[in-house]
Amino acid sequence: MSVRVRFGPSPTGELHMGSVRTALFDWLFARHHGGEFLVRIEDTDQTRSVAGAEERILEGLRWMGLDWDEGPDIGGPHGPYRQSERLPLYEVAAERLLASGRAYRCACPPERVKQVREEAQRRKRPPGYDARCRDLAPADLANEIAAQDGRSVVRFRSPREGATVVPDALRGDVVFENRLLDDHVLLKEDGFPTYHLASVVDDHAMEISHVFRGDEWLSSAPRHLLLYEALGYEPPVFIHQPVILGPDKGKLSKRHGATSVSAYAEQGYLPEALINFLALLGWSKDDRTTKMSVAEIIEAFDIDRMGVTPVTFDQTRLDAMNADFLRELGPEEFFRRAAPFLERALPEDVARPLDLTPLLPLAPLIQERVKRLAEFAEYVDFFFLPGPLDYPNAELMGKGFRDNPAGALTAVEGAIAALKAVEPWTAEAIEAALRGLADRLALRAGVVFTPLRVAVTGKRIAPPLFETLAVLGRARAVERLNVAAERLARPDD
RNA sequence: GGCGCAUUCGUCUAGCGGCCCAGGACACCGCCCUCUCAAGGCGGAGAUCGGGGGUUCGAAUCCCCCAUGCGCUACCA
Repeated sequence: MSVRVRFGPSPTGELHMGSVRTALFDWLFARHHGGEFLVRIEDTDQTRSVAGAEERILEGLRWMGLDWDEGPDIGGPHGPYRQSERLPLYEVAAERLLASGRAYRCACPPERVKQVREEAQRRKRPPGYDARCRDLAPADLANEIAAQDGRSVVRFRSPREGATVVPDALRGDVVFENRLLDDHVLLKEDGFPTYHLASVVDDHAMEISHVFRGDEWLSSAPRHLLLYEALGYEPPVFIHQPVILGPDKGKLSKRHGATSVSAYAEQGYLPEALINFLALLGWSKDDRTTKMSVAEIIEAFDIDRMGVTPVTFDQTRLDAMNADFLRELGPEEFFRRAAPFLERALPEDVARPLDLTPLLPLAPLIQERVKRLAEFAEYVDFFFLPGPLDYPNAELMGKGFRDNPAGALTAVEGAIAALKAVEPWTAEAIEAALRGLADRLALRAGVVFTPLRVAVTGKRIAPPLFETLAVLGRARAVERLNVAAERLARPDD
């Protein structure tokens, strides 16, 4: 059997972490087996569809590198790939079920259904539709529908006895008592199908072999199996994935920070890191591998190594992985990816476009220090900022010269003199000169370097000092040190 | 309330009857290195496998019960 899997997002907003994890597993499975991965937009709820959401979701998938073989934008042999454009298919299926007696029309207005449900709940009875229209005589039903101005829905005639077995690839057979199933809606009043009807009809029509979905669907899986049976279709293999939880074990939500793929992209996470991280949320290669390339994951991926336990989204682990992948990039590649973040982070008055080439020697040093590309700007902004740097004077003294501006001044002035004589202007020569200065002052290198670092970069935490100075250039370095000297010489603050 | 799923270090997991007084990774702690911050090296702490019964010569692994968490119980997906 050829492998065909589908990702079926509803266009209601951003591409969420939980959804993209499902899409990733779909994609990995398809790629591993040389099958097809398709995207189908499940826009059957007119009230929830959001303009532009489809494009944002596709954009998220593209950014992740999850390419699809068939979809709403590129078409394919089983199109269209938007459920709202496939309405006739669902109608035909509903008519067939109506004709075979496996479904019936229902004239009960939503308000009545709601009342019935609430009443049942109050009496601690199983909630759900009471099947009032299920066995109405045709003439009576026609009257009821007429009384509702012709409005009606189509409901599935659920069996009242027996049990339905849902074969889940992860948990084995899960058995559901049929009498607990109510007669759910197949076709809504507006003519749109519910998820249940639409997904069964489409998965069959699109020849889907495996369905990966969140395990919130497990409870309704018997409805789907029953529909396949009623329609005479062969059901696909179902894989109900465990949910992704927030750190507090609750549903992952905005409360826990970013939840959309785009938000992670904007912070400077690498798609390959996110893929590695997400793949390990509910799947493992073996007992020790945690770092894998996308190709390696595809190679190793399969259902038999998927887990069933709900997983917690651990941001710290993602950060560690992202830092890992960031370090592996070549310096030019790192710069290329980081550049857009710099453009965004630097103030307006910095001239664009930015020229990063002078910073290249610093690349490896910064690479090993950032977890996200967005942090890049904090390390190199000193190079671009025009005019005097903005920092509190106390920073210039650091711990070594605490409350001792005179001491810090000695270091800064000594550095100015030493740097003016450095030749050639290289990190090595600068290091020799500054270490010599520390020796002459009989102070630890760290004590002497802190004022210099702050003077030159404006902050206490920065890339290594000598390389920083080398990149900045002698003139700008001395200029900034002079500014610092003036500040330290001033008696006030 | 009913039904369903789940339950191994803080987190992700390995484990599918003896190799486990439970292994790895992230996080954490300490030391080393060190111009700040990182990175790196070395070391450490951390789960009596949710609890209780069984089955077995032997159980984290099989069975039962309980507890807890989550999901479903929509003309939402």
